[in-house]
Amino acid sequence: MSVMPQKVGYRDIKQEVFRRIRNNEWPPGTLLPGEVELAAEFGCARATVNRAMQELSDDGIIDRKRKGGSRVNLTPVRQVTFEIPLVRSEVEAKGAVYKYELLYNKSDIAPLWLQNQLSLPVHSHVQHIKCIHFADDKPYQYEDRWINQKVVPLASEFDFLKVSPNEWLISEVPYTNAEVRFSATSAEKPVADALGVGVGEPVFKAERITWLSGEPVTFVRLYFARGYEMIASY
Amino acid sequence: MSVMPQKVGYRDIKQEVFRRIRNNEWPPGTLLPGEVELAAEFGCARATVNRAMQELSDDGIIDRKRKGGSRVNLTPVRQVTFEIPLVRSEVEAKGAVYKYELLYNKSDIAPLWLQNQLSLPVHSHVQHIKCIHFADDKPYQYEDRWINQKVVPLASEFDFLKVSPNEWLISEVPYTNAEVRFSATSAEKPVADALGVGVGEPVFKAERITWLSGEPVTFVRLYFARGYEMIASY
DNA sequence: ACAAATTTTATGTCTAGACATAATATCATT
DNA sequence: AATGATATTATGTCTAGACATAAAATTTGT
Repeated sequence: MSVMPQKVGYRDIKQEVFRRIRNNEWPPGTLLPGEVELAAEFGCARATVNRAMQELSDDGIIDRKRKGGSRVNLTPVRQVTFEIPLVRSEVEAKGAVYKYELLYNKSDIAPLWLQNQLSLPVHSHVQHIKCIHFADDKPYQYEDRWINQKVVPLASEFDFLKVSPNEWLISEVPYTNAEVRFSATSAEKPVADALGVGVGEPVFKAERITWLSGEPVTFVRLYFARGYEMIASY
Repeated sequence: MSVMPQKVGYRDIKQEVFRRIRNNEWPPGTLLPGEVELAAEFGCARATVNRAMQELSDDGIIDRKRKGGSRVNLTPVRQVTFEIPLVRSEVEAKGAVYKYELLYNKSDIAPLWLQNQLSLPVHSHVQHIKCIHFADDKPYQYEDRWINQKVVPLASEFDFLKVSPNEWLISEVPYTNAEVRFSATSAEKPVADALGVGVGEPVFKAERITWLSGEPVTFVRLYFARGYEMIASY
């Protein structure tokens, strides 16, 4: 038997159970002892064990079923989480000075491809904005965005000279849902010019569609400068 | 006052609090009522409110501090989570037939750059493996991997002709930590040949370093075929 | 042997109350 | 005014016990 700390918290239990799993004392597929049993072993209440196991389940380490008990996941679900910061914060976090420049700002009727992307009705009004974000006066990100005026009518009036649509939208329509697609693409002329790279050079691209309770809010294409890396740990 | 369900669960509270935040009843920065107060309003125990608020905090919606109370996050921390599937699963999920081919497999001394990447001692032995993953006989992903033989000595003996290092490592060394870096790069000759694209074409690249309780396990560079997109929702 | 009804069981969730802890606010001292 | 000690407070965590619920295991009916 192992020596237990004076007071066993859910973190201790979580850690110890995880340790046994990692050390193959409880290999993948193993049916773990029930909560009551573990509570007895660790000398604590079942609720404490419950919290530990719940978190292990959230982390994708174990799989729990009512009555079925908890078992070690056969294929641990590894997942990365990326934070999606404001461009400004991202730039400033690197210790660089952030600057923003508006390139284009016009109200328009949604082109066909955008209609499809956002499931918009025909003749929908959208605000089309192009701008560029700098880090220490070097181009950092080129942004090509469409905003659905039906959901955000103020977009047509707002002056995007000082504040980027990125930041304005977050203050205007927070707590949205979104889908992001990351890919590598070769720089077309406008993108290449804006980012100061050669036409055809590889560029890291992100496309994002944003909804507010089912209604499409905005579609944006982001092109990152040469050497950009998206980093995450898990 | 609103009509409450007969039994108020933590989900109800979480949902209701979130609703008020989204509807700007509690705009960003607002100091929320304390747990005791909310418990009184919802007619439940403080622990129930606690669980709801804890989850809102985990979700990055609110910010909690002891004694300071809970307040609505000024800039909601949006985060995407990507699942990291096995290449095989990824390919098969697209309804394609998976195939794997080993290109190179040699034991070697870690080159300097790898020493640095993995913080390895000099003259470390590593297994260097190159292989390619197909979807419906079309190149899908080119893999260039180094495995630390100190942590995974069996790597030098294992026959990677049938089973990819990807799958073998997961069964051999599960529950690792990792850092991933995604970027766009232009295809060098070997990559271009393997993926069947032109030299210099943009390629989506992922680099991953994996540790097992502090010890570096493997470094891998993954190059994806033209048109690859990494998709996530949040 | 098969299907339907019943029991059993492990997890899911809630409660009321308690003590812990970090951070702020307040008060006393130099 | 700056410093240090002390009280206050909101969240963090735990407990013991309870009832809920999904799903497996068993019994019953045909």
